[in-house]
Amino acid sequence: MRLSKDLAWRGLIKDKTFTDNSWLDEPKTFYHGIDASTDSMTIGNLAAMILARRLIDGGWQAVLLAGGATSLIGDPGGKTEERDLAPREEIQKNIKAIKRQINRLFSGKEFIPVDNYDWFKNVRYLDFLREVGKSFSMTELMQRDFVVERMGESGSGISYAEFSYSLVQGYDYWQLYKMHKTELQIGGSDQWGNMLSGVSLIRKKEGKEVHALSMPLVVNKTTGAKFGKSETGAIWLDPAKTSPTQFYQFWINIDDADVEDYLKIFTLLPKEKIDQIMADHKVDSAKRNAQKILAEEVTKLVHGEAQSGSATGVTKYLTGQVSITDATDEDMEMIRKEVPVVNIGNRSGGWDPSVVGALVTSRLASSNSDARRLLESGAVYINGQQTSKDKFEESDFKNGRLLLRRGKAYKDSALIELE
RNA sequence: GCUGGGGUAGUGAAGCGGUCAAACACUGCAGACUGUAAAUCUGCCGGCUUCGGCCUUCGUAGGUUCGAAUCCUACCCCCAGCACCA
Repeated sequence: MRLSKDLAWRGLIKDKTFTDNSWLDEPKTFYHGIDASTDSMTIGNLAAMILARRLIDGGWQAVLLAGGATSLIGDPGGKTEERDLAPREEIQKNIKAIKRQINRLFSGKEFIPVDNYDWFKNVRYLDFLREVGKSFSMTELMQRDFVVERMGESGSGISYAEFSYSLVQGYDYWQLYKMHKTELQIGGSDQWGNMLSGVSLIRKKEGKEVHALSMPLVVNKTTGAKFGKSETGAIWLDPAKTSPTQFYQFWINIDDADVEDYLKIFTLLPKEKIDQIMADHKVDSAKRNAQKILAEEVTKLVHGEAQSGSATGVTKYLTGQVSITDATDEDMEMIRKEVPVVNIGNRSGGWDPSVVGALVTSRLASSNSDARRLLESGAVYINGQQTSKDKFEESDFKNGRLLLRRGKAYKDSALIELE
């Protein structure tokens, strides 16, 4: 299928400045900017990254921008409050980490990494105002949604710095156009206004028509919540923050209403394959086959073949399909890497039988109180068996180990061991 | 700079001297039912607890009071309007 048709079918095209989608079928250079205010991307960033990957696969040249300069200001898009400014050193660190993640996500693919701090650090304020500021109409800026929302009686206010964000991003596009001949910028629909800033700036400065493409924000169909938005439940791409197994489990838990959309957005599977998966899924959705394929594909994409394999492998133990008693040393190695491991003492005696303690140290519970509440509500499982007892017994351990779980979903499991 | 309004738990938002760890809504977590789904219903949602209670929170720092999220003082921050405006 042609790239333009494929993207449209996947629902990845929301707004665009070109009239005919077939413009996409002739490969050029595009750019996508990533925020660097944290040290890892989350699945919220993933949709756009995979779109970038699709363009690359379609022959496009990619320029990926880690926003060293823009993160110093803070993107007001989608935020209702002024952001706290992160210190510069921290942002430098974040950029390094994010670059590593991009590399992993695009392993084997060519792309040009850039950091807008590289050009902004030398930009002088007066020059910027003359070169860029002159090209922006205040009237137009004032009408931007994020500005309107923040001003007025019910608004929380907006600083000049955040207000200028749009110009900064526009300037990025212009620089990249000059340096790398980028003719397309992609991003989430919340970036639409900022992307247009660049398009019109380049039109004014260079007399060239470049383009922007926004993809719809991924939302949960039933709750309407923005995908990957919650702070506590953030799913990170960094395996140190969210292990591949937890990552895999997240995708396994996707509801039926969303699974088709996510297959389209987050996997590289072709249309025929996805149609087939969904047809099968409708016959017997209780098997959760679509979810399984989704989980496997996305985990593979983000963490690689090997990690995905161990995530599915570990899942077998977590679900009890294979008892941990029978786990080989090799598998135990794998399990230890993928789920939190808590050592509570040694077998011969002197071990701590507190279930509450184990829940807390494994971080399945956020505090002792939380752990007690979970126990009371029957949310705790030992080796797959629901329990309310607050002390482990000798017999709970098989070969000195047991699986502790919070809730029904297997992603919140931990391995409890005795020496 | 002036005038007015405001800063309360993850978010929105009540409370305006004691009955406030703080209504309510949303988010979140868990249970039941299911399919590791959705919907629905139920419980929880600052920390610690020998489950009797104890401790720390209502922008910050002081003060008044037997007692303060609630009153006073100073400071910081936000919003609106006015003034100023190269």
